[in-house]
Amino acid sequence: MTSRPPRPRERGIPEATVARLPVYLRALQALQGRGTATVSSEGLAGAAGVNSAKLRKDLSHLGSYGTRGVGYEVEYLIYQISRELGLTQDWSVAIVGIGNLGRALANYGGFGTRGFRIAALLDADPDVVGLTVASLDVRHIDSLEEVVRSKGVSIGVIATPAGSAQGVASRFVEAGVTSILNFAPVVLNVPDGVDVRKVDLSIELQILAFHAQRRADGDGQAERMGLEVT
Amino acid sequence: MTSRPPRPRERGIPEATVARLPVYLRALQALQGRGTATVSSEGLAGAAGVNSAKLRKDLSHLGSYGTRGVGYEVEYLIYQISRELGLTQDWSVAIVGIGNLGRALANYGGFGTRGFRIAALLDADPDVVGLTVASLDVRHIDSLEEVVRSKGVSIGVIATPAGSAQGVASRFVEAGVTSILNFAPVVLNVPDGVDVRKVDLSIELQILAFHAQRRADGDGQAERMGLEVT
DNA sequence: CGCTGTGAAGATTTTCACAGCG
DNA sequence: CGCTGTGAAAATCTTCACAGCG
Repeated sequence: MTSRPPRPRERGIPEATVARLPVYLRALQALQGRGTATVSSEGLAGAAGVNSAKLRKDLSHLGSYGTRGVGYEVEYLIYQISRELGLTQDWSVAIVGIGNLGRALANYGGFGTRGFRIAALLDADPDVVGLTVASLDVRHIDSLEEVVRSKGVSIGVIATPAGSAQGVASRFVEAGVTSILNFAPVVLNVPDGVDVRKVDLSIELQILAFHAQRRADGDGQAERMGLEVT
Repeated sequence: MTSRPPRPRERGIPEATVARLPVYLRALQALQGRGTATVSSEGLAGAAGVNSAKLRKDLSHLGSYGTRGVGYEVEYLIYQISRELGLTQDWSVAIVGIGNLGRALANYGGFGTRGFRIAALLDADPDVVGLTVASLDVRHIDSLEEVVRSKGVSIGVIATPAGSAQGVASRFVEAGVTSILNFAPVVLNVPDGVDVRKVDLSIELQILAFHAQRRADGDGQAERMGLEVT
């Protein structure tokens, strides 16, 4: 290896940037679908709902993939972001808890256009086990370990009631799964090295309520001072 | 200003703190359910999955509700956080898009124990309109404006396919709704003063994939340098 | 000349560490 | 003495503003 290898980056993309890359990716895919070949930071930022300085700074962490005076080549940037996010390989996902939410997740076809494959659906309810959902047989939760092993599951999705979530999480971890997406309204306890992300409806509603209340409080009274109603 | 009025706070709770208050609230409710009357910052922080310094700093923005040498009175703190979040009043919620996800949301009983009331379910599909979901009749999307007015809807939840989301959002805004929770994978365009929060499955998966890839990359190779596998 | 990439400034968030109240 | 509340330091994130490449 004499010449400069593609050296994509010197490891260390800020977390805030990582959280936005999927948004950029989706915006780029929309642009591509509309036949756009090239886009400026301004244009892409608009489509992604951020300002252009932030977009440029974010992309600068991946490398220098734009052309001055022109902008970014849509297809190339899609590839670079996908690669950075790890979407050029396939991740095997298991969903536990096949209620309405689990079904919604299972049927949610385009997981950001490729990168994820739903490998198994699991549930504890005998009435649900055996059903076919999204072309997959729902298996009993008891086979979790076996399924993780045989399907090479690397991401576990928990869509169970709150009471069962910690147990399922522990079994995932025990079975070697180190990425967990939790929809149950509980704080999961997992060892270091396991990555848990949480999606929680009622938290989001409560945050909305907070801002709504603040808007209502200050309405008309507070705009004379520079009160922000973000 | 001679006497000190109860003066709960001088407006201006950091956004990061607001986002954590619902988590504390839930942890407190769990503690209360278990009969705990008092908890230290350490104890509550553990239950909420944050460190105690952060917890104390967060609570300090609400006021001085702890007792030195003792901790926090669970019930009192629940009340204070609820009030701050605006959960002492009821917020009327309308859900648009009654697919699996919409149903899951509609049936999601305890919205953080009170504070939110699902006032209406709306859908565009004639086969879905008229169904009863979670004891509510699904109404046609055409009645959105009428429903917002008559039910006093202040929070709109969008659980439609991506293609319909912007249209629904615009109608919500037009009808006077200023808080929107969006589950559709698109960036919504709304005027200033409207608060949109987004919940997006595939973004969460992609963030997990990023970290999983990083862990895989560096496995065993990178731990000699201080590589973080957070 | 237009637009990217980026130092530097500014803002926000987290963590530290301890004074001081109960 | 234990634990809260908080200034101050450190870390992270955002925005500015412009040098300089294509």
